Amino acid sequence: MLPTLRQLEYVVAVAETGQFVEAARRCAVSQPALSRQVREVEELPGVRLFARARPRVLLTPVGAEVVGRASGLLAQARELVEVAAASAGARQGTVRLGVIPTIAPYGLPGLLAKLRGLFPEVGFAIHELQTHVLLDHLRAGTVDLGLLARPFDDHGLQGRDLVVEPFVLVAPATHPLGVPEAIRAADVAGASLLLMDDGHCLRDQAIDVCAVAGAPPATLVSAASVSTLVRMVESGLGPTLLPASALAAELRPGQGLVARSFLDAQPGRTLTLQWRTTSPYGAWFEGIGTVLGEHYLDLDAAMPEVAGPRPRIRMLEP
Amino acid sequence: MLPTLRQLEYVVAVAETGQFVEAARRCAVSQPALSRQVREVEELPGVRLFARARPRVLLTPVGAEVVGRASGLLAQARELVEVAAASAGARQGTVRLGVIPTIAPYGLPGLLAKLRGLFPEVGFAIHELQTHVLLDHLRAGTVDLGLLARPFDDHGLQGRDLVVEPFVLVAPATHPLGVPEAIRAADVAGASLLLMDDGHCLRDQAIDVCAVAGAPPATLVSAASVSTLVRMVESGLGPTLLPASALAAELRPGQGLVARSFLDAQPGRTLTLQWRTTSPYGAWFEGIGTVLGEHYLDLDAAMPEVAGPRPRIRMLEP
DNA sequence: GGTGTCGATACCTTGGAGGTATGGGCGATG
DNA sequence: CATCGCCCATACCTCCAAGGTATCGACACC
Repeated sequence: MLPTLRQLEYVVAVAETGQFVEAARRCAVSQPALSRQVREVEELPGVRLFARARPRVLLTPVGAEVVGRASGLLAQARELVEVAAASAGARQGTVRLGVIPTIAPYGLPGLLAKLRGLFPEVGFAIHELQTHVLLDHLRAGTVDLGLLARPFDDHGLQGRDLVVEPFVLVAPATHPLGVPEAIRAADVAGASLLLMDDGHCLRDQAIDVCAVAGAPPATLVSAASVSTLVRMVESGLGPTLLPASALAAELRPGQGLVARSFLDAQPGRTLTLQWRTTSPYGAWFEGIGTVLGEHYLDLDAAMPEVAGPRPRIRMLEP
Repeated sequence: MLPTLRQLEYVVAVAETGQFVEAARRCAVSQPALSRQVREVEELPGVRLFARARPRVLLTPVGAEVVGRASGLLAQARELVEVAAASAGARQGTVRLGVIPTIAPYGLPGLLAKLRGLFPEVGFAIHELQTHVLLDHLRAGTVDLGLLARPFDDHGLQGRDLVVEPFVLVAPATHPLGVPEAIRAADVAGASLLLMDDGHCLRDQAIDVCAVAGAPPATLVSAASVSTLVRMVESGLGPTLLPASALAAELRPGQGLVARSFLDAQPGRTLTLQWRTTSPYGAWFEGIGTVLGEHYLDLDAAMPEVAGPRPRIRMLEP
């Protein structure tokens, strides 16, 4: 179906030397062997490539066309092995992975172990950055790969949406919203939720959930990390929304906290892995996305019990 | 030294399916056979292309790079055989060959026979055109290949200089220059040579020969073809310069003509084969140039006796 | 814990690529 | 004009490497 690269080498050699014997010498094979391979290349499409014009052979028009393409192919093939050999053995570079702070503490630890196992020759550097900073670094090329939550401005980037993780309401047991009763998104409208500091996308997402029902939450205090946020809830300052992947790490028994999932269309956020459209490692990053997606299945399985329907971290198909 | 195209197919199939078994099915080989070939591609440069991550295999960074290049190679290879197969059997197009009038009657007949023998599947259309018209057609693409004499403006063209053919003085036996005596270029300076019509490069070349010695020839009559020119010389109107390749056809015994070569640095003209730099058939045209050069060796051998040193049509190396 | 799937390994088989010997055609040479 | 020599094609043989079958080990899912 396809000619061999070696056969193409023979054809090019004949074209360049104008002789079968000389070409055979150059290719370090016997002349009959070369003749036979050349003939096969001619027979495959049923075309004469060479005009046997003593005392030399000349190219036919198709021959010229084929030889031109063939030498291009050979050059690219040689480049391929060269590029591959260049990155043999040695460290195959370091990938700078940017992660937003509301994902990093929960998504990363297990993931990095998996990645190191799969790609031992690659280094991974982690940068914890807020969404807009992460996007700047991604576009500037100081970060290669970004793990963040939608929505964001994705021009110049491409990637793969991994999972939708639902939000879970976390409230002090003493809080009105803490009473064990079914809740809906509308129930948190106007509630005085504790929020992340300005600049964290989780803050905007929480506000969004409330805004859906009309009223943005009025709040006075804010936290710089999810962990702090939970401590504040623990202190009875008010309820908050947590992404499901944070529950296992942040909820401990005997904290006086109630976690409750939503009954209706569960609010949630989409986590996505992004890279520059121009990145040469797109195909590889796709694979990392797959690993990440599976990693979130593990996180889903490790999720603690909450009141209401069990929140599901839902995989998205590529 | 180089991977097989088939091996690259296997690698690409594994990358696309993410499975060895599925890839083997797609390639219509057994799974162990495919595994082995993939391993060889990995061993050649000493690189891991795939991370065996159950339940699928993932690309490594080098793997992604290699697979990208490999699929490009495969696409080009398929295109190569497709292009070749498309021009199989059927007529492989027609080459429009432009020739200047002072070459055509002498250079062409034998050449066409040779070309038809070498390239039976190609048609040759001949266009007899003066240099400047020929150049216009060449650049416009209405002529593919031009056979002409230097000098000319060759921008946008490339080609191969074939031969230098000397000029020979042809004079009536009764003419002063017809006396059997050694002549030099200086002897024709100021001579009243018969010339071709304006527009024929042979006219300019003859004038050049005279101008070298200082004085352009003063002449009153001119001819539209070399044949007419010789008839005029025969009528005693004066001498002229002929290119050596025309002698065999134009000089017959008993015409009362004397042909005489030059003693010193023989004046002559360089014949060249030209085509557009953008032509995809450059490599083929080179071959046609070779055939043409050899054809001129035949013409040289067929040259009749002339007074003075035997004029030599001299081959130029490519 | 049984079962199924996937990739790796071991061993055998065979087709095709390569080598040697030889033939035919053309050009060069004396 | 006969001979030689060069170049490409053909014929036949050899052998390696690509492919197939059988099997194993690992992991996932019942």
